[in-house]
Amino acid sequence: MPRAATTSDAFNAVAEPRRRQILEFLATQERPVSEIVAGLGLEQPSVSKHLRVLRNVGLVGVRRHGRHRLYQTNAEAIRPMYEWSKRFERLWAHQLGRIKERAEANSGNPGTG
Amino acid sequence: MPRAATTSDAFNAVAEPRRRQILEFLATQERPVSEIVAGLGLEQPSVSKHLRVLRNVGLVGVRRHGRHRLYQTNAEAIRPMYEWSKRFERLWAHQLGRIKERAEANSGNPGTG
DNA sequence: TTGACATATAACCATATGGGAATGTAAACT
DNA sequence: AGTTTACATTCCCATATGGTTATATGTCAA
Repeated sequence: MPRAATTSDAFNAVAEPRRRQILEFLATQERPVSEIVAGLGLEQPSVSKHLRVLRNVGLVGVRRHGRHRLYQTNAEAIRPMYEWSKRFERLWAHQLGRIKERAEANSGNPGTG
Repeated sequence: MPRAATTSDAFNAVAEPRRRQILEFLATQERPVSEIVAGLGLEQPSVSKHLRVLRNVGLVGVRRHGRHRLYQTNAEAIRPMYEWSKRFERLWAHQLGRIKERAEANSGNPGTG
């Protein structure tokens, strides 16, 4: 069974590097698809598909303007990721170094079983 | 072409719900695989595979203890996600409502092209 | 209407995933 | 050495990607 549909989960949607780029690109300004295509150097259908995914999980909003569709990031939808990762915040100060040292110590011999 | 390998990107590794569960489970305490299996109700091979992915991207560390392998979340590796999502923080206060209203207004007629 | 423009969908394909069953392997115990 | 314990890895498979190309849909201009 593959991973749960990217269409239904913000974490999953954001896992795609291009989608993160798109979200950044649309963060502070709404833009038509053509600008995303030009700005990020992607194919138009590809951008449309990514936008569809982002729209499905509410990460972007759309608005029509003549022949254009203006997309913009919906920052609010990113918040759950922020909250989730924030839960670990207090730990990385404490753990800093410990695990890293281990990783280095083990890097040559993680063994197999 | 499918998504970039989950093995090389923390965002991608975390996209899997079980892996997030595992990270939460191992956040404050190191534990052997068997406890993860019991605690989360997953199959052992499945857990081992998830742990492998998490280890590859540095999201967990391992330590041997007799026959056991003690895993623990490396919170530091979650930090990039935190930082990334944090960049949108100032926006969600401002945008709150705007996009949401649009989404509702458009919900019935996003049109097709 | 016809035509151009902007974007969305569909169709096709190579590939990465995660689950489950079976099996391999290191460490501890006797 | 042989057995058990605790994991890791392999194999097989159904399925979800994402890219690319072709095509459909919707909107504006004449």
